[in-house]
Amino acid sequence: MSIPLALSTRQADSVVVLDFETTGLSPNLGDRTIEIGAVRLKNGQITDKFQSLMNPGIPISSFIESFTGISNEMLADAPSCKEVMNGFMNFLGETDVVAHNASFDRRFLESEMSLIQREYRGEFICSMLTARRVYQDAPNHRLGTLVAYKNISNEGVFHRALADAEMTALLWLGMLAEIKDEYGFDGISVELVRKLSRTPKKKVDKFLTKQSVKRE
DNA sequence: TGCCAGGCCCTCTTTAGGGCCTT
Repeated sequence: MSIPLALSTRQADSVVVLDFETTGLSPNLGDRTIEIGAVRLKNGQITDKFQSLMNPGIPISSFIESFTGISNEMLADAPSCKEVMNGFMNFLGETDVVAHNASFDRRFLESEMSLIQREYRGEFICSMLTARRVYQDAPNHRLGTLVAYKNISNEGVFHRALADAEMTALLWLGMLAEIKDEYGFDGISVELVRKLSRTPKKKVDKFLTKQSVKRE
């Protein structure tokens, strides 16, 4: 008999929630990271944070300056991507990562890792794919919309890495709590959420009900 | 020369196209 997904060891409420600000959308086109923000969750509590600007060695566009509020002047005095990313990898270890539209942050993490000859061995989990299933009635699934939709506390700062990571962490914990309450899980594993985030929307209820029963 | 992300997901689908998300 297989181990129920909900009970496997890596728990979804003990992860690092990550957000990057970058020079653009694609590391394959030369874009780099300019800020990292991360929140460590342990058993559903925020226990640590990591934040730093980083100098990508290339100027950022006026669009990105306006979009993030991060200026070329601010980055001129920032430590290098290499220095910051080495520090972050020491912070992260092999802990699983949650990010909003995780494929984006994963691409940038992998790109920056390759530049410093380091490797990340954990899993990426996407809060956006999860929200599309848990909050199917939301107007859309942008981070800012979901924060307003669920009345998540915030300081009105968006598109800065730590602020976005903190809001994503609260959104994440809120989704886990709603799943637990509605389906009677004691805990929710990373594996269960990863399967949920690939489940067709119309089958979400059936999937969670089945996993909940399996747990008994 | 001109263009250039990429993965997911829905539908007027699967021999495809386009919107959503991230900066």
